[in-house]
Amino acid sequence: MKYDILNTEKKWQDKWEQDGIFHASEDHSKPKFYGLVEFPYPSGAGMHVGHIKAYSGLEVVCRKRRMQGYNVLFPIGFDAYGLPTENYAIKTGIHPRKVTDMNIEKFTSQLRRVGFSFDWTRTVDTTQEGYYKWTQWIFRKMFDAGLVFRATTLVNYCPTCKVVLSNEDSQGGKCDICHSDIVQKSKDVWYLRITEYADKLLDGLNDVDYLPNVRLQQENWIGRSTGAFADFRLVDEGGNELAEKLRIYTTRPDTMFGVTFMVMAPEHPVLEKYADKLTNKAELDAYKAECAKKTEFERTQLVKDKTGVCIGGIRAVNPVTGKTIPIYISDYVMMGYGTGAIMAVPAHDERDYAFAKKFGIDIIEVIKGGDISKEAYTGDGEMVNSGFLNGIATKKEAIEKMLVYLGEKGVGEKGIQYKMKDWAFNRQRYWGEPIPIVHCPVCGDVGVPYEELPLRLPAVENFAPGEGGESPLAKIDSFVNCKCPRCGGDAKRETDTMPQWAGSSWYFLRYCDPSNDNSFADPERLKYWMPVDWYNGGMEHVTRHLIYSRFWHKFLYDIGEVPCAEPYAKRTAQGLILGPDGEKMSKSKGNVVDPNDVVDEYGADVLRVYILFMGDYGSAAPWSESSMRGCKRFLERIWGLLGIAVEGEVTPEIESSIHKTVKKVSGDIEEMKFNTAIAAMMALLNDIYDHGSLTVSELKLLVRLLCPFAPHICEEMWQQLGETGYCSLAAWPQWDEVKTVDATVEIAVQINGKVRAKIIVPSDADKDALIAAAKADATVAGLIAGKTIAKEIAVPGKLVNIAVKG
RNA sequence: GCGGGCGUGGCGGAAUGGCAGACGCGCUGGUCUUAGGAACCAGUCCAAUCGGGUGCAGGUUCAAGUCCUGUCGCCCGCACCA
Repeated sequence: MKYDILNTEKKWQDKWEQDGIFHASEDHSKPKFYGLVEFPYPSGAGMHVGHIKAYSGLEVVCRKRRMQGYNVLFPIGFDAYGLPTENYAIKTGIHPRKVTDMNIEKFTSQLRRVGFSFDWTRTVDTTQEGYYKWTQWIFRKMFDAGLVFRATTLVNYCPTCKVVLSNEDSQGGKCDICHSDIVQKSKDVWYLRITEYADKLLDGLNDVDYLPNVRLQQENWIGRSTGAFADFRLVDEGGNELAEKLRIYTTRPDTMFGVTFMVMAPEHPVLEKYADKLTNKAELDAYKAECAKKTEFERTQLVKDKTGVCIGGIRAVNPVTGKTIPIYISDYVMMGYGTGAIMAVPAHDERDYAFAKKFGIDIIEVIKGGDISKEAYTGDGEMVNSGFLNGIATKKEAIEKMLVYLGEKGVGEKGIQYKMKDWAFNRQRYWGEPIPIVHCPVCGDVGVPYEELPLRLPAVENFAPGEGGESPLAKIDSFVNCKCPRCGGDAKRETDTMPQWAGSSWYFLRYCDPSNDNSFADPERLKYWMPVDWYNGGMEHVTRHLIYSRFWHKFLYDIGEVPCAEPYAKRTAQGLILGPDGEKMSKSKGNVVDPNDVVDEYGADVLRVYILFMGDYGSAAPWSESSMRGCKRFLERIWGLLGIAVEGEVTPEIESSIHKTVKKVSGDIEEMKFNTAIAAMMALLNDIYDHGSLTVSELKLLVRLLCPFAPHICEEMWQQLGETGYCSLAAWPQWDEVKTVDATVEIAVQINGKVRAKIIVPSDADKDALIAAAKADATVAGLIAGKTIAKEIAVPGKLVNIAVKG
């Protein structure tokens, strides 16, 4: 009897959905398990096999959990606001709402064909009013809490998309969406004060189980460094002290006696403040103008000679030596980190060294150990030329002493800095959540009242942003003009929308209670389901989505809206699927594999098994259609077991093989080692065919073991074997530890590390017994005869090694 | 430059410090077929007598793909972060 893939798969998918067997309920009699995968952005291109891989890992885990008796929540939804949809709408004239609905429909049908056990009753779509009402609500709460602020600053601006981008969205100086070069532009920008949560985001990592490289990337992104702030007095040409001091940040206060000059960013406000004192203002302005032309990318990315201009008319005083030193402006110092000014210690900092060499500035060694005539020395060593620090041997101690000194003199203190910057939160775009703020000429920025949410996205004819980069919403007078919620006077609405990351910052909470209209989710339900027990997604979201959503969640925790401090107890990541050519899949390379094509030809089960079998789940692996045929054979051979299964007594060999496999597969799923789990089942299958038969009860066990991977064929076989319920809900097979241990085991006997013989011994043989058995072997006896035994090592269950001399 | 990871057959990849190459693909030979790009059976690291093999060179150990040092190559993240 041949297995009819396509009809069978459709049949079971329909039955699962009709009976709602994957619908989660708040059943307090069972332990809960919340498995979360990153919901997709429904692009017009449809899904590719990479999406399937991203969901297949937790799909197996969740299916196993259900069979283990857990109450499982495994939801899916759509992160549907975003630029590609809007750009498509601009190009085609089709409204983004319609485009989004079409794409969601396409994604849904693709996902259903793979047979994922999602709870389709809890689907969320971030662009629905019932959803973005609460996105706006959380934003308003942040506004009330003072975490939202407006500032005019230099921002990353994409001239193609005509939007302001966060640092996260413009990594490498390229727009994350269209890959154009980013330019710096002065703009009025809304920020979320994520830096306020830097410590909490960092410290919270101690309480969760994230993949080590995920954790490390988050730590690096937040980038906490401890050091010191110090104030340097400023003096003018005549030696008169100025009112303002120059504040710097340093991680090396121990080297302060080696400071021979200072550098500030070209945009530093001190230059404006004391413009009248400057003797070379024209030269400074020219340099400043030159820097403004460069993008942040050029300033930071290009390896180049240090440039700069010495400030004429103002000098600084080293607070520990009392010496007067020059100040430079240079673009190697950024306004956006620390205080925008540094103390330069050329002897012990590579950048300062390069600058000093170029400008002929003194280099004073304060730490012994290097050769400062050749290069900067950044290592540890004994302090010299450093007054009260002389003779101290370690950096740590010297820093502590200096901090005490700075404190006593009132010229500095310990300080902490972060690389992470506040989150630029507005986009001049149509297809996003309107920012619920009103600008009142009298009251200033006022939040839209909670009872007026959602602030609906109005219908628009033309979605293109204005030439000046203003939002399409700015053209709709009926939207813009409004009354101030506070004073009732004429006011104007904010016309920018939120960035794409807004909706995905809290979706995992909405899944707990997706249709609630009175709150973003019922507190009791949140208490039951949260935190997410296991979250899997791509490495590319580790520094953005994962940080942002933790930030939103922590804020909600602080205002008492969610029951736990961290949203995700565990985070893992899948590797990419590369094209058959070994390159990253992309439309332009034409190497994208469409899951629909694979399902048409091989069926969903083969697709699922192959994707999990192709390699380590966390690593990238190229697609290979011929390798997939092996998985097809595997499932066909599984199906063939129906023909050889008989009622009767189990044979010990096969029984033992099955128990070992159950143990192996159960453990491998927990470690996401799906490839070796499938390999173990393949090996078991080979054993069974070699043996020639198995019992019906053994086959039922095997079918349950395979069910999370290939559920359709397993349901069909389950039914063929006379079962009336769902295999998907049957009990996860148990193994008997005793039966995983063979009565005898083959042991390798090594002489001086080389295998010379194999012996069969009882599995529980101890070391002495092993050595005795080894020596009793004829080959071994011959090889050690007449030689001195230097050492005998026996590892039960593994091997014996006899080291001989002579 | 800094941080992290990786390097194993023709290919994807397995190996708590304990018999390297599980499992799959591909390939070779065979069976059955009008046919085979189907199915099944046998074989498949090199050399085949000792042996030699996990990028390269050392080291630790009774024992190293695994640990340590150096080196080469590749991948990812951050990038003048003071």
